[in-house]
Amino acid sequence: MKTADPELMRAINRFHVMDAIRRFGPIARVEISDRTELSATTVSAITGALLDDGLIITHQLGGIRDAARGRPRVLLDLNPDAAHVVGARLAPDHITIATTNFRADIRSSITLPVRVGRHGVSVVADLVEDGIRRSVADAGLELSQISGVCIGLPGVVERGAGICRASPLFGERDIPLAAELTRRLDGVAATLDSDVNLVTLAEHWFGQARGLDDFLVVSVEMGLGLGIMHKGELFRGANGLGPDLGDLLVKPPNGAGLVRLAEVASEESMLADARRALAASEHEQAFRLGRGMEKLLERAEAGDAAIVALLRAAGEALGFAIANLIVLFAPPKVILAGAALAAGEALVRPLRDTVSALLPPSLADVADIVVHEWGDEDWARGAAAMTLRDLYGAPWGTTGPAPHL
Amino acid sequence: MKTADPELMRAINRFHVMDAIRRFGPIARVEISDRTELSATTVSAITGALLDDGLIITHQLGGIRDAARGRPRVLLDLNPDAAHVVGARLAPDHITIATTNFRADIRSSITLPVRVGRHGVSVVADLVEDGIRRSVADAGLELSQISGVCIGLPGVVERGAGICRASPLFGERDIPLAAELTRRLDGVAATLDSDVNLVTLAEHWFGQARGLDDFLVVSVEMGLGLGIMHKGELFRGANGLGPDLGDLLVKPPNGAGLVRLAEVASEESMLADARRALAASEHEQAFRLGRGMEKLLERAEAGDAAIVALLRAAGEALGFAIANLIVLFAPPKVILAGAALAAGEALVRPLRDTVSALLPPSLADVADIVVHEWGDEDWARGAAAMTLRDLYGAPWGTTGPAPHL
DNA sequence: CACTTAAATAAATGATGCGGATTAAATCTG
DNA sequence: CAGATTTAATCCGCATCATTTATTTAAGTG
Repeated sequence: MKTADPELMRAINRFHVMDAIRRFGPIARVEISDRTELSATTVSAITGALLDDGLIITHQLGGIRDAARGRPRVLLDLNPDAAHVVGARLAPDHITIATTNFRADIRSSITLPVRVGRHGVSVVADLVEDGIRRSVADAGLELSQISGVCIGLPGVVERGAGICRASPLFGERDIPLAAELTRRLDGVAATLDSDVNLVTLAEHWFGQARGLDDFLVVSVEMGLGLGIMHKGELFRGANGLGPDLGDLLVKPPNGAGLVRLAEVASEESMLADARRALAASEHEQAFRLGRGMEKLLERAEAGDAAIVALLRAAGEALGFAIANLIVLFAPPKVILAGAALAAGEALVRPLRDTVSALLPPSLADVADIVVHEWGDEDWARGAAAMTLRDLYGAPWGTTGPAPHL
Repeated sequence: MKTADPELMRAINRFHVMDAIRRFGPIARVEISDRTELSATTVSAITGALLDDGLIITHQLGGIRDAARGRPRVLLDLNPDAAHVVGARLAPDHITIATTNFRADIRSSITLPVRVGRHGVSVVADLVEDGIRRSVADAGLELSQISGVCIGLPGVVERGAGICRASPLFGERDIPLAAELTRRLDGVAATLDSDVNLVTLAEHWFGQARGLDDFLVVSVEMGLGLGIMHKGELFRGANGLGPDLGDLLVKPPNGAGLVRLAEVASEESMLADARRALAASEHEQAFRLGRGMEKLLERAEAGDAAIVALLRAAGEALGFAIANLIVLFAPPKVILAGAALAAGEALVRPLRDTVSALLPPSLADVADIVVHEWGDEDWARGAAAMTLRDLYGAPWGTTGPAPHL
């Protein structure tokens, strides 16, 4: 915890006001005052400063003025053009980059179909750099107008240090990707985060967890990720590292031993198993990363027993892991996200069944398990949101820099 | 997050100063200034107020004045007599109650050999009330001089509400024990917490985790508990509920299915298994809760294969759970506590072996697993510490009341 | 034109922390 | 032994910030 001085006090209240404006759309000062429990004077002062700084704009007369007699409220909203940020997401078979404005509205986005794992780090950095420059240009902006860049990728990421400790995308470890990109982008601040953290923040801001301060996100992609929102803050492990759900150990349904969850329930392992199951058949070519999961679903719906069993095994393993996570965190909501969920009920139903079979009665009803499918842009938007969160100036997180406008 | 006002600012800095004094013993103002990064003036003002309030005392001239030329520092320390609190711990076969001063030094303690589970809640409340009154009297104090009481017990406890949601000690659920005791104790504020949270705080304050801001505590007692310290704060689940490690699901070594960890590795289950293994033998009587674990150890050392296997199974199940916890939290230290650890290496070695066998290489060395045996008094001291922590006035936790001196 | 609500503005208050100057209490030095 | 030096702690003045209370301006309704 930081030591308190007037500056911190101002930062905290400023953040509260910004957060209220972000969350409750166009909103009048009085309502900010009500919601934040700050005095009207303080809100007036802070909003005044924010208006001077150009971070917010007045949005005269929302329209519906029912039962209003006195002076009409003037609504405040984030100034979409106050800043622009770029979010990028590295997935196994593509890279998505989006440029957003200050409200996380996407202004331009671009998806590069690249098999990331096939290339070295420097090639990927090249691609990302070019993609960012392109996306920024597409949005009609200069790179110098970009306030920050956030890159999301699967694996274990130490955000504070900007280092990717380990990722299924790269053979290398401890890659200082943030520094590398900051250098390439003429000093525009680049940060790194685990992709699941991005989607967790995105759920909190735009998704199914709006207003929820405690929930879990389990992403089932090439790797398996876990995002933890606790008391409205993203929970990061001891060193700012996120947990890698793929390293969780589960009992495989066939009985013997223990395996890493990633070996049963990741997209990669499911497709590998599927290839094995259908070796030399006509479908082999289709089970590549990418649209492979849809192919799996097709076969499952067609009644292919091997595929159904495979998906059930994955679902049960995930269910086991999620049941244990519910025991540990008692979250009101668990959100499943990721391309692998495209496999649909064949995966999700065994998952749900396993969770409800395993949970003790006392926890049976605490967690609502929902599936949320995200488009590529949404992940990139999450990355942008992560940068915006810093820009809004949350004073308590370990997040560092203030906005440089 | 609360909105910031000068009062919060003062509370934060005051807490920092108090915490520095608590942690670094007799300490001079300059050193507080160094450690907290508060200005000397601020420290002076705050310590002045604390002196006026009688919360701290000057401890003139520590003794060793090496290489000192200028004005000697006057050392400050917590005023042991500034307040007194009572900590109590409910265990399956005894209740321990301790009265401590403001520095968590135990002034009197008492242990009642009671089979708690045999009695109803109201009987237990009677016993606790009487024990507290007795302990307070033994310490030469009046009940009115007690600033707070904290009761620790195994199970799922909702601290904020003062309700025990579920406990292996009681058949009932949702017991509003805190309110009940506050009533009985003439209004002295009683709080409730999970016993493992108490021992976690105690480790942080007095134990093996001094100075560590991230660690886990796994308590192996009648039930299984998990305490999580994250960034210097106790991590509580979504509703302020602590997790119940016993509900974690593990694969039993014999292979089939999944069982709750509590069914393999709790003291209760181990003793039950032992009884079964040695049914009708001369030792049956000894395997009762209480000193039963020592008896187990004896047999294990004597080479009793059934007992050794049983302890190994428990150790492996715990190891599995702990490996997964390390994956999730990456804590630098995991502390094992609890009476069941008296079983010694026969339990702990398989545990360690399992953890190192299961952890992925990247996490192999992050967590140091240590065993810490606690006396009854230490648990009660942890309960007292929990109350003191409130008294010191941590402004951010959901802890409520300020000290009423 | 009176009334109502929203918002800004102003002044007074009180709390805080900070920096620089000052006092306090020792040791060192000649 | 007296003054210089050093370090600790405090005092004084200053700036910041939020709060309260009033007052004013704005923009509507009836």
